[in-house]
Amino acid sequence: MTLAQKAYNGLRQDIVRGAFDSGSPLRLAELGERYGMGFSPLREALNRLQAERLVTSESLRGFRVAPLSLAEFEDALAMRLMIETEALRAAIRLGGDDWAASIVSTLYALKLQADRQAATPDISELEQRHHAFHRALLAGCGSPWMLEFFERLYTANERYRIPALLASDGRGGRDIQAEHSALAEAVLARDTEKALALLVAHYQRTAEVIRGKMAAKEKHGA
Amino acid sequence: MTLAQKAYNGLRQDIVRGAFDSGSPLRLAELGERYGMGFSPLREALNRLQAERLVTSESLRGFRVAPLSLAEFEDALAMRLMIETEALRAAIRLGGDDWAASIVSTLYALKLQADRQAATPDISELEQRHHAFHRALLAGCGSPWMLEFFERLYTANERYRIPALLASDGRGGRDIQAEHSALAEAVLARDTEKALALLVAHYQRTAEVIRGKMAAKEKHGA
DNA sequence: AATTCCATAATTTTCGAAAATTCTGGTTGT
DNA sequence: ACAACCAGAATTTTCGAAAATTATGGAATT
Repeated sequence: MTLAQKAYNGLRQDIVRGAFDSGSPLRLAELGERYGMGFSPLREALNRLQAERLVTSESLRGFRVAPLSLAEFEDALAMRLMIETEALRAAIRLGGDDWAASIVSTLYALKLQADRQAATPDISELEQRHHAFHRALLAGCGSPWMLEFFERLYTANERYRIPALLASDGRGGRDIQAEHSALAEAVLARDTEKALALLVAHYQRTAEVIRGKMAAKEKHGA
Repeated sequence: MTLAQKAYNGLRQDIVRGAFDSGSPLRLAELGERYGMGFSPLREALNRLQAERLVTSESLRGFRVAPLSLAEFEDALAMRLMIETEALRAAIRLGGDDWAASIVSTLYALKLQADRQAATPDISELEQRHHAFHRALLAGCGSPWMLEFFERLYTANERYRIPALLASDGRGGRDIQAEHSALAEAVLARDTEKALALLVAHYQRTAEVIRGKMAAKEKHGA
């Protein structure tokens, strides 16, 4: 793996996890120190992240972490529901055995990690498997562009969800694994309407938690 | 403007206009010659274009022009219809006077350029104004993510449309300006259903031309 | 006190060369 | 004939320094 790829992965993860403050400048000297490399690979990574809307840049003034806002969260959520309901509908219609099997396997892997979370709170591994499960649900839709947009919106959402997750002590009375299982079951049974309803409910519930966190933070910050 | 920005603009335009063969390697030495700059700004531009799916890259094997295919064209078209009908519906519902005024002005500017096309066939200026008009139609939708996806899909489509446009001598019995005018009129009258129907028809007609060109080329290439 | 100006510092951007890796064509060995 | 191997060439990737630009803080001016 090249240094530019390491820089991309590291920066991406650190931005999504909230390691940098939203809107803060990303100075090359600091990043070079942090990731142990020169400017070239860092600038390449930053340019990619800029195209993905995770960082902003202004000519000759360098790069900044893209700002977070409640408005953007709501926008990304609405687009997610639009894209993902359409993708899930198509996947249920078109998906073959490989698609169905990968839903089963990613759900199982997610459950394994979720069960061991209490002991070893490895947020990174849990998050990867969560992403993989949701990707698997939609992968059968047959549209590369739809999946591309799913990835973008999933990442955009992660920036709001992960900090809320880390800040919350418990899981707020939710059995998220049960939600995932029910969703997978409906999808595998090709019950389109039920699956869509469960997907929307799943996201709306998470959104409610995040809205609460953001309202609390805005009051605190102001 | 920095060299990296010039490189980005130049590469983007050259790729969209078909100046490079689809799938062909983009060697840094050649690009440095072509655009008159060193490797650094070129690599930054290429990384951005990679994130936008206009170029592909493989570790230590450099960059290539992203391949074209009929399947990708159809996928991008379907997504465009989905995103743009939703965006236009929202814009008609939410758009204010500024939005409406910019539709009028971009349509007028497009018409001026279209009228002088016969004399000075400046495809670049015409294309810019065409893009600006379609952007103006949707700009009132209030969703940055929807507009972001519009831009991506517009560009993806351009790679198929521009070569077809350049290859065709006439405009194939279509009065494209009339289509634009009718579309703008319906939008400004806030006649949602009529506007959506005209938008879809506009794209489907263009798609038909492009499908013809691609079928001809595939037969020729095979 | 407020503003403009300037020198200095900090930072981004770009280059040119070095390092690392892949590609190519010919040679050797079977 | 054919595959494996190797040296040399071509190419990508990275670094370190130079060039260009912006930011900072204090002195001079109104």
